[in-house]
Amino acid sequence: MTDTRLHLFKGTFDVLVLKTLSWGPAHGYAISRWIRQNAGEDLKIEEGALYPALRRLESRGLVTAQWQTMEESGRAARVYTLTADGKKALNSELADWQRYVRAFARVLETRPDGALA
Amino acid sequence: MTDTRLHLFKGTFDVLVLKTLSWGPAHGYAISRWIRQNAGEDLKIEEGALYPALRRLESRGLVTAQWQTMEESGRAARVYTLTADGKKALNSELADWQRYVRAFARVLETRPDGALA
DNA sequence: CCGCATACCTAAATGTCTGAGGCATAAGAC
DNA sequence: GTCTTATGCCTCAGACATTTAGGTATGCGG
Repeated sequence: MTDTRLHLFKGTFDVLVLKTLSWGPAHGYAISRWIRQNAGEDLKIEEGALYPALRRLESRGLVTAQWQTMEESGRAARVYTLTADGKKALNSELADWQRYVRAFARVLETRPDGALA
Repeated sequence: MTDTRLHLFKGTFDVLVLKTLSWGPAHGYAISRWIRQNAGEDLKIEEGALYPALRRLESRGLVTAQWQTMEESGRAARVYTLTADGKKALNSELADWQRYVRAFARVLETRPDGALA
């Protein structure tokens, strides 16, 4: 079984993390598990991308983090929560993503009338 | 009037160029003009990204380039043509892009049943 | 002869991701 | 009792596309 999962296009990952956190606070491992479950065979989610991304979002003030002891597992985990700014950023980045996809589709689908050169 | 055009997500540009060349040979300036016309207000296409991209595609054997004198303008221009490999690459990168967008949509739309963490 | 569109190009800085590693704890199998 | 698996965190070098900010030169209209 070869791994055919796609690499992330750079710059697209943060919105996925923000969206995940919009369902409620979560720690890193849970976030990656959730994205993995839904993106499944198609996206390659590396932890080497996740943790820096969380730091990035934290330093931008879009999420806050605090260490907690998980009730079920009794393990320590760093739980991230979306801030008000984070929600705004999520909305705007979501809109940007859709705009991007639509613009892309337009270029991919529009046929030129005559020659290009 | 502020420029609200979106930066390119890294790795997504080549397929746009390949697609443009699938309509027929073109030189760099014509390619950027074509993409700009269709992406319009939404994508920011910089020449600093275009020419390196063309070099990249050329070195991957996906396009070939030759200097020509344009009939209309009488100006010299480097005209790029899609190769057979380029067509294959276009198809596969197109499929990848669509797969990526769908996977993304899945993550963005799927609601979790319970708590994440 | 000035400005604008055409047409090409370069290079440093930027920033995200890949790939590969590491540490530690809990639960369950054997 | 110890081995494996899943959980949970992390770091860092290297790769690499893009941004930003320049540059050259020609043809044409006024």
